[in-house]
Amino acid sequence: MLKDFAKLETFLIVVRERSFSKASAKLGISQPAVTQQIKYIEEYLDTKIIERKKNGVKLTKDGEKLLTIALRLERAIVTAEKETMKIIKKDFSFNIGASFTIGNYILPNCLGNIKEMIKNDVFVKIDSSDNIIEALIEKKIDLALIESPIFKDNIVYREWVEDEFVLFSNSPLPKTVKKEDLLTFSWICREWGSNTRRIINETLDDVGIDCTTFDIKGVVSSSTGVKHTVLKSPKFPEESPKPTVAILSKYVVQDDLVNNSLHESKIRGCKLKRKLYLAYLKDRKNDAFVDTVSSCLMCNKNLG
DNA sequence: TATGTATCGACAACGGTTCG
DNA sequence: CGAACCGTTGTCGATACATA
Repeated sequence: MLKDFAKLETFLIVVRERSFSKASAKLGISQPAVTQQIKYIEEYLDTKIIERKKNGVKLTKDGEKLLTIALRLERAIVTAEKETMKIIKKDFSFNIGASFTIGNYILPNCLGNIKEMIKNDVFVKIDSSDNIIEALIEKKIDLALIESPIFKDNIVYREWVEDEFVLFSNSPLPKTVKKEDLLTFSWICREWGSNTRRIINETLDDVGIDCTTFDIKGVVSSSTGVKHTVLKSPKFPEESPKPTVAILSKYVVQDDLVNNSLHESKIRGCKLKRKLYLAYLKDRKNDAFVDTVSSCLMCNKNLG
């Protein structure tokens, strides 16, 4: 069983995600498949390794023991993978397709790692999620990083990282604001039809906030454009009677929040979250480069 | 009672092996 | 070589079960 690391990898993801179904989304396989693999391990070891509990899963004593073994194996495999990549002398450039926010704000943090890992150049093509998936099907790119899965056969979608939208302004805001306060701001928005605008609208709608009643000062068709518009707007209270605000991915504004050129506020009782996805063609899941880059991205380090 | 989650069973796709 | 077979691994739909 140890020779077949796939099952132990599933076990590790279940432990990390504390859930069978979340693990299945991370792995890009169905939830019954995860159950089967864990069951296989339990039958093989003739012992229960995971307690299925109400709020997530918990390891048994034997499960803990298996975990330390699996972690040790995982580390060994990662270093072995690095070494085996050196054998492949193929000289080419690996093409990643990414949607705007990912390509501009998240990927730069891990590109170096990926290049180092596969010993080759990496090109990033930035476009809308739809066009990225199109390019993936046409084999113009090797891997896609997108904001929402556009379900197609022969493509594996894996939940990659969780993103959160944050409310921010170029003037200081209270730590938290109430829903009603949103009507007292001047807004800069993405255009209708953008993924960002859609998610924000839907989420706010769910908690009873109608975005169409906002005082919208500007509509800008890119995250970067929205951010810069807010940065350059008149400041509250000196230059404007209302603070100018926008909602964007935390990855877009994190640097500006740290250096205080922008200020964040939380909306009480409202979490604006979304999942970002990694996708590749099913028949390329055994490609050394697709496989290595995916695991490099999935291990989720250096995302800033 | 509605919802989320784990499990079961039937079945399909795929890869490897065997054999003519 | 290719047809037949077999094991593995996955999907889907149904169901059981616990929890809010």
